[in-house]
Amino acid sequence: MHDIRLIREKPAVFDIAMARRGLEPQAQRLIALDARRRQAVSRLQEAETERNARSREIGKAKVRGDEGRFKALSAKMAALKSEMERLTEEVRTAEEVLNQHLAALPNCPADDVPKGEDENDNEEIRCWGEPREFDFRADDHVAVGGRLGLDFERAAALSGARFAVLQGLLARLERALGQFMLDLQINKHGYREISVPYLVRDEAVFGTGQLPKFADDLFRTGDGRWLIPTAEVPLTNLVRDFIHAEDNFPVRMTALTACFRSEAGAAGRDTRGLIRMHQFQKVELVSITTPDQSEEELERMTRCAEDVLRRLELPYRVMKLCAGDMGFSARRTYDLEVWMPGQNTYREISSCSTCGDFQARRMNARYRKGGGKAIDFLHTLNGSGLAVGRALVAILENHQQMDGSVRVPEALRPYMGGHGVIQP
RNA sequence: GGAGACGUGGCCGAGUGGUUGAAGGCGCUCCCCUGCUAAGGGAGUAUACCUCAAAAGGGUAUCGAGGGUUCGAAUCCCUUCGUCUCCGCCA
Repeated sequence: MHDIRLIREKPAVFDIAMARRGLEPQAQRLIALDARRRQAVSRLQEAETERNARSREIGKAKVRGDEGRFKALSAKMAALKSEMERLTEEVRTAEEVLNQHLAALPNCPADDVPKGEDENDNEEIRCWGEPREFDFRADDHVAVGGRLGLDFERAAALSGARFAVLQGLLARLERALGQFMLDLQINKHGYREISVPYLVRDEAVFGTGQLPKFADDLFRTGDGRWLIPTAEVPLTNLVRDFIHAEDNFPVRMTALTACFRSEAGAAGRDTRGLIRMHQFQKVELVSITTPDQSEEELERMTRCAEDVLRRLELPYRVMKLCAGDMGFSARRTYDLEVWMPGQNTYREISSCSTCGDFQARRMNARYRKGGGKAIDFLHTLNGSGLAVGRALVAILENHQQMDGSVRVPEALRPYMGGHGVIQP
């Protein structure tokens, strides 16, 4: 959510930011809506002041037992009252319209975010590991996994497209990955483990920015709740509607959860394999910081996500997303892309973003500076550390062997009951 | 699912129609006093919005949320969310 006062003060800056997002200039319209709102509020408050004064007089007359004066004064209130009703309605609609407009606009990109429209304009920041040279024909994960217990047909019979069933050591590998990642973030990187609800209400999803614009991407329950598309939603909303003490921060939280996405806009994309599922596991990282900490925290968080790939011996690169490719709430985003031999390309496996105060405003999550009087909005960051399903894909493809088996990276073996290889 | 109770400031807790943003207590901050500690005295201690070039100042709203009754609502009515108790069911 944007601060209308900032827009009022620096409309040109705001419109430049929106232009980088590929949007038309917005400031003029928003300022006009705000002016209308403020005028209505002022008028209403004047009317309320008058009402309060008159009510007091009426009260005095009543107490004195001055029936005549009481009736005369009461009669005069009728006009004021209907005027107030009109003004109240005007304020309500003015606020609603302004908020609707504000809530639908994406966050402003940070200054250093590259210009660009899509992934082709993203900027490579660094690269780790060498894509492996295979001395046999490398399969993609569907073929490799198919021999090890990955079954899309059974899943389709149960649930439809974009679901998978994992069996045997493959199921265990998924569990091992989740446990390994979670333990790493908790024990080595100082994140606090949190267990969260998978079903959340409107306000939570609005807070992180999926609502109102992206309702189509989410699953909704019969009783009006939403299945979380990422643990970012419950984790971030943990600090909502509260004024926190400054010395709490940074707060670092992590959770291993299932994530549910309708993939409404992805018809026909990534239909093969595990890349794009309606349901997948993910270890999420969320940091809540004061405004001065968030820049550094994003670098730190990205490193925490990268560490998972290094320990899993998976080559990857770090991309700084261009303005057009960033998510709605993000101010700056680093994507981690892991090398996928089966597709001969890098694929996104983590996305680490700082949202600045954008989500905090929507959630009304604030802190008190240094125990003093000043209050400000917090900053929120989120990142995957990592997506378990895609990590599984990367393992199958990168660590496959000529005989159809898959080597289990050293770091994962304690979680695999000592299995070093998954055999067909 | 059935029956009932309750939601007041950081916390506890008064308050059933008229200067109540809200008594009292605790906590916290500052000051005074005390050799230290303990005790004591005094002052202060919500948020948002509007107005103002800004500060000062002024105004409005907020007693879970939304709506209604009323000249006037923390107080009455309705809806909703949440909490608790009992019964039923259940991993």
